[in-house]
Amino acid sequence: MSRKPMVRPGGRSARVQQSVHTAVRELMAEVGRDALTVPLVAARAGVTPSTVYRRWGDLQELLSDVAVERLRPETAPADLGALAEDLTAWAEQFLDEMSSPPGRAYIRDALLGDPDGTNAGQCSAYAAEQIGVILGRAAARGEDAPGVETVMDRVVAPMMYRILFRPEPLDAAYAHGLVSGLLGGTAAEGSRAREPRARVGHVTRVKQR
Amino acid sequence: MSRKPMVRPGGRSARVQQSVHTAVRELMAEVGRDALTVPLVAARAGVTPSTVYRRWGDLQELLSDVAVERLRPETAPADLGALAEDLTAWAEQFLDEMSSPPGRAYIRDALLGDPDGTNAGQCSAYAAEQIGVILGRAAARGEDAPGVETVMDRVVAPMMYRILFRPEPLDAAYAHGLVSGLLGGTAAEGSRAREPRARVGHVTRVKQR
DNA sequence: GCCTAGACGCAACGCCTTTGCTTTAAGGTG
DNA sequence: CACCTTAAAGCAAAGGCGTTGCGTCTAGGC
Repeated sequence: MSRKPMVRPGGRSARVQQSVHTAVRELMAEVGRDALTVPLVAARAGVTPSTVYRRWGDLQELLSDVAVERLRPETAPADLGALAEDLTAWAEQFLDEMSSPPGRAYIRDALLGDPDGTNAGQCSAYAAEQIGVILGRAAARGEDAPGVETVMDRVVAPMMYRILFRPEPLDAAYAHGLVSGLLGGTAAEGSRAREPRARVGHVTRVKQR
Repeated sequence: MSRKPMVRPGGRSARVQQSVHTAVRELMAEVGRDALTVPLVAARAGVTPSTVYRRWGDLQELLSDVAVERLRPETAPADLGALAEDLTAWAEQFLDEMSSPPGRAYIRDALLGDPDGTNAGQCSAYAAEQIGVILGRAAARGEDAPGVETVMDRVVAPMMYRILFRPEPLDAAYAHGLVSGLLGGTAAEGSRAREPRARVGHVTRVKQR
């Protein structure tokens, strides 16, 4: 018995995967994401629908794959010479891309068709990797830097949470506030400036049911 | 021309909505979530499938509605006499419920069938409301308390982000660490303990609050 | 160069989804 | 209280998506 014919990444399978992925991207631009169907994608890709169903199982899983591909960062984060500037610039760009309508759609798709959480984990790994580069540079400069997980909790998580759960638009100032809240000792403004403390004596109603 | 017959929340429509919702819950327990179909739910609810399609448009949107209903907190957060204890207890319970397999499924469903983000916003509003109660109590006691948005960023968002994007399980210590990282000056442990600093030798003392 | 087995093409079936029309009843009006 | 308007549900049919069994092909190992 052979030991590793588990998967066949090369040859025909690879061609099919690529042609299906490009078909999805093309059709998303042409007819819109809502009009996508598996038979439509399969026809454009030159394969039969059953092939798509067997490989991906579902339109959502296919879209999730494509979304993760689109969410992969293409370039290393800019090196501006200091941790605060690097992190701020990265966070602002990240927020700008992710909070845009297409960005939100990709995030949703990536989370949607992902039973085992592999694709979502990949997205998180992308962000962690970029942050790791920035923190590594800072450490090489001798700067005092937090850990990757801390940056994920303090910068990435709040942005993603608001993108997913809040309808309100987000601006670069929010990203800036998160970074300075984490790094800056005294310059902790941003979101906090909007609502510094709880109002004493304000009535907080909760429906008791 | 009458001015407010825009929607009819009472009467037959209300009965249909309730019977469909209960049908979803019953069938989810009986046949499992994957085996749910609109015709199946409709038959159990005693309505025709077209009714479900017209009202909800999609099985996912229906499941999203049901999920939001299940994610609504039933009781006010416990009053333990101090902000730190109240917030910690709430965060631990929140994380416990949300990170469980059914909790994750509900969150996914709520996000899934939600084109305009209304249901997701409702989930966020539930958490904000609970936190508002806790902070209101703290303010009434004269305690120094952060704002609701700050707690959302520092406690809720990291937990939800990890639930959605990370496969690893989460324990109560993580929730505790987030709260003490926000409130406690010196007792900032939890997740940070796992990865306190960046790779290169240096001191990472993250500024608290 | 042969052999094994994973992957794709083909085709048919079942059920979900959609849609136009009809019927019911909720809620306002006189 | 009877009437009227109209939103919402019932009904039924057509179209298309999703699924599956079987045959064929090719990638990779021996």
